[in-house]
Amino acid sequence: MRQSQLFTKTRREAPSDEVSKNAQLLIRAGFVHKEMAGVYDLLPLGLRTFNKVVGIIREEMNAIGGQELHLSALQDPAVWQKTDRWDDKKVDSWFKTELKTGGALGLGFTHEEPLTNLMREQVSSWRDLPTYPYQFQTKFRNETRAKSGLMRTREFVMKDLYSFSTNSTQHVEFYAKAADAYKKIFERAGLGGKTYMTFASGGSFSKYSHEFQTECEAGEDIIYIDDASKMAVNKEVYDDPEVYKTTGINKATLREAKAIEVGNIFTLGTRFSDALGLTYKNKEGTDTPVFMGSYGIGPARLMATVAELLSDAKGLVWPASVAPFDVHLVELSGGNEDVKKEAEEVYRELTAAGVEVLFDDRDARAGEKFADSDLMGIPLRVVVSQKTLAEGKFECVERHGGHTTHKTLSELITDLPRGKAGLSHV
RNA sequence: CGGGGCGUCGUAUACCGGUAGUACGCUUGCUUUGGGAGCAAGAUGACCCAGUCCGAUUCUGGGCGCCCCGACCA
Repeated sequence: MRQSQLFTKTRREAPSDEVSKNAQLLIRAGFVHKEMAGVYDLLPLGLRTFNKVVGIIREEMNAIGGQELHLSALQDPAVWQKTDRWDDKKVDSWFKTELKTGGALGLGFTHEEPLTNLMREQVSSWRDLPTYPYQFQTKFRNETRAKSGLMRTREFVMKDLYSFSTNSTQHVEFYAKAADAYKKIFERAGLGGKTYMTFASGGSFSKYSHEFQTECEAGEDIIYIDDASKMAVNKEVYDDPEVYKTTGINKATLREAKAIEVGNIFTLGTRFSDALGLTYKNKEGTDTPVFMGSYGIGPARLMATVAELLSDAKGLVWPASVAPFDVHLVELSGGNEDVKKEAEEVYRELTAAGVEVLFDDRDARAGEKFADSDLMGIPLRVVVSQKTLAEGKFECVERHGGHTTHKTLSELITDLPRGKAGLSHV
């Protein structure tokens, strides 16, 4: 991609109404646009990073047997009435609308109901279980207060996987696998070192659930971290003695921290299968309710968490795994035709080698190009200038840490991670 | 939903009961070219509706919107 044709330009200052660091940086660098409170658009750069995050999650979900599908956002009230979640007094975050022909419709804030309902057509025997459908799908939540930039929005894409198992034993086995997959996702996205599997309240479904909480000052949650086991306890269950009996965590050694909930996994049990009549015939021929779980991650929140945590005074710092491009090729020709030609050649060669390159071919001064490059946070900057032309090697600067080397084109191509390494660097 | 704050070119800000200035960005030209250049010439703005007033961007009321704190977050 040529930066001269890039959809967005960077800006020096963030809008005054935007206080959170994640939104300030993402807006300044041209990754997102704010549509209204709690509603953000993904612009080309932001969409690239978003898609990288989605790609990581998809790989890990597929690896544990997930099957991707896509359900509608439009929700039939009848199904929700069966689980008693249609009433605004029971669920206050509904966006509701109506059909021209009459009749109410909801915009989904989650998908347990329609999916469980749909599974009745797919599941009839113990042989059909377990099964793990998931999707990346838009959720609508009528939050009374959107806040913290992209952290809490009214419309967002969620990866939601639902597990359908024969019984609690089979469920627990998968639940552990899902937890491992989640750990891998956050490691690959660069948040591994600061993300803790956290014991939390199970809400209305079960006694406990697990959240994946990334330690961060900008977080909304308070957790208590056990550094030895890399586990944590959410404040909401901190005073429950049973938590410590179950987990073996020593309450006395915990340290308090603010954190962002980047993922959660729930045991749902038979609450939805009971209400909606999702059963299977077991080996004895008896109708048995399906045992369920749900597993959520918001890719945009994950992206915002990375922006919040892995940035510095100059701007964003993306891990290679989620960066919008692998290389930021910066041409400092100052109008010199030889340098321009050389930069074009490098752009061609890198692209041909499968490297994703943002090529700053703009007629701008060095200072502006470097400042923009720092702001956007692409992991590796490759500079082509009269200096590098004379040397026969290109200047390569790592965005994280600023380590600088000089390499020939072939050395450069050989050494590039090409977005696949995904090493955690927190 | 309770409390507080705020709405001025694309962005950030200033001033004012007599129709608005600056910086960045944008357009044109010349110079400049390794860390957000210089000069010159331009274009672009008062959230909406009422009221008071000779006159409202400014004051009053209402609406809408945005931010922050709290509550909520299945």
